[in-house]
Amino acid sequence: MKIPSVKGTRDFYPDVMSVRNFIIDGWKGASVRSNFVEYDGPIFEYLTMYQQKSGDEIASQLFAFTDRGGRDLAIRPEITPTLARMVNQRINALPKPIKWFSVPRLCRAERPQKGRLREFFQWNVDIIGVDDVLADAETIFCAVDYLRQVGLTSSDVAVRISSRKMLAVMLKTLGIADEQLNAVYAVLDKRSKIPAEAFEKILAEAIADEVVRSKVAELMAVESVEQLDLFAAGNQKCIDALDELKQLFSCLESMGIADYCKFDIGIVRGLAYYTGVVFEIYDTSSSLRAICGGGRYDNLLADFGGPKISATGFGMGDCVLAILLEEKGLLPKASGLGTVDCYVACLDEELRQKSVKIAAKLRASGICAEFSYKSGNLGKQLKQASALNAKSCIILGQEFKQDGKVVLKDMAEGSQQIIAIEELFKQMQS
RNA sequence: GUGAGAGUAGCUCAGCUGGUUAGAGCACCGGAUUGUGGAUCCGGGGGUCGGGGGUUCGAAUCCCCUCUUUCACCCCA
Repeated sequence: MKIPSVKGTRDFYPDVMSVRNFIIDGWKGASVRSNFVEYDGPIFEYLTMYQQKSGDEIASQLFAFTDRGGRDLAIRPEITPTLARMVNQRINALPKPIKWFSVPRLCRAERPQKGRLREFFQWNVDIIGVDDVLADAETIFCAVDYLRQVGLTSSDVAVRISSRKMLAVMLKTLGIADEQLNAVYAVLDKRSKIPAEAFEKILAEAIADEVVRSKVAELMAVESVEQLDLFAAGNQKCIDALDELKQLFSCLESMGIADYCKFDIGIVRGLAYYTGVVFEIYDTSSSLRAICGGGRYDNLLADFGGPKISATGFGMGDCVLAILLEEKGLLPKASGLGTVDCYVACLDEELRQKSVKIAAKLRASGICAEFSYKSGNLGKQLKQASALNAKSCIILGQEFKQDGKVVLKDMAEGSQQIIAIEELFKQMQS
């Protein structure tokens, strides 16, 4: 019976696997450059860990199961709760700031579509214990540093940044009540994603008062931090919140990534736990969903039973990123081949064990060596060496039987020399 | 969860309004070629036409169900 692969999953054949590794190696490299250290947690956790943060709605998008001891568990749909749990458990022992990253494999039971699968990898970078926009800036830097390193320029991608704190203060100043905030956020988050008329309609549903509504609409039309000064005028809370945002942009400037970053008051982010800076990274040309999203979440550790410690970070998934890199031609050619330094061919059956022995000896000294499973027909073996993209080829024939010499062939040049095998080992080791 | 399109060899696809044994290119394997590779030529293996049911003398083709996939909506931690 043929068993198909499961909906929304991918098979990583060697050529595809090399792309996955390319992406993940890049992520890890960028993390390490900014001195983040790697952690990981279990692939499943208690179901309630995800429910308490995100509500029951989210539970339907989880892969949940009950184990034999009756525990309700779920495969992790994100790693932030695990991070919060791990950090809380050792909060007193961990030196601050905590700068951690991870590349977890995550599962969400959503309907697959472009840039979204049921199983994927997500780069997570977080700084815990720093209540300063410099930390927000550093996580953004880390993301941009990766994107830049992989070849995406500021005309390919843009970081759109806003602040929940600033937005909250401004909205309250304009007459929005505390308990209305989350509903208004949800509407504002849609602003750039739906047509203007549709936006006005749902905004009208969320804010009944026409005067307040027009002021909010005016606020949302703001295109720069400077324009916000008008709204903040005279209100100290607003001025403070704005200062923080200005400070953030000044950090980004110092970090040399200002050209990638722009203020966008429409960036709100779906869920409630963000408390300060929020940002999303988009590709500027096509209309893919966000490549990356993150922000400050100062209450999360406390929500998970720990002390109140500030935190900020982001997640970047592999699916949208891979589509973008593919579109831009920034993925390496996927061959699915290894990197053979030396292919050992032999011309007659008596020499086969010798060829295996030589290959094994090369391998033992750190050289990637391959041998032929068949003796004879040299043309065929060279063909195989070519197909494997071997850099060089050792040929065992008469001269080896007579006085221990082999032909060493450079596969790119086509040139070859006769050399004593012992001499060859010496050369290869140096 | 809702809606729409698609599914023929490992991949990209052809296959007319239903009609013999379902084809091509690429890939793979073998041979030409038992001491010189990437080329060329020749040959070969591979398919219950996604699966199940129905209509029909006859189904890859028409109908229904289901699975997968693509795209959009919901959601997006």
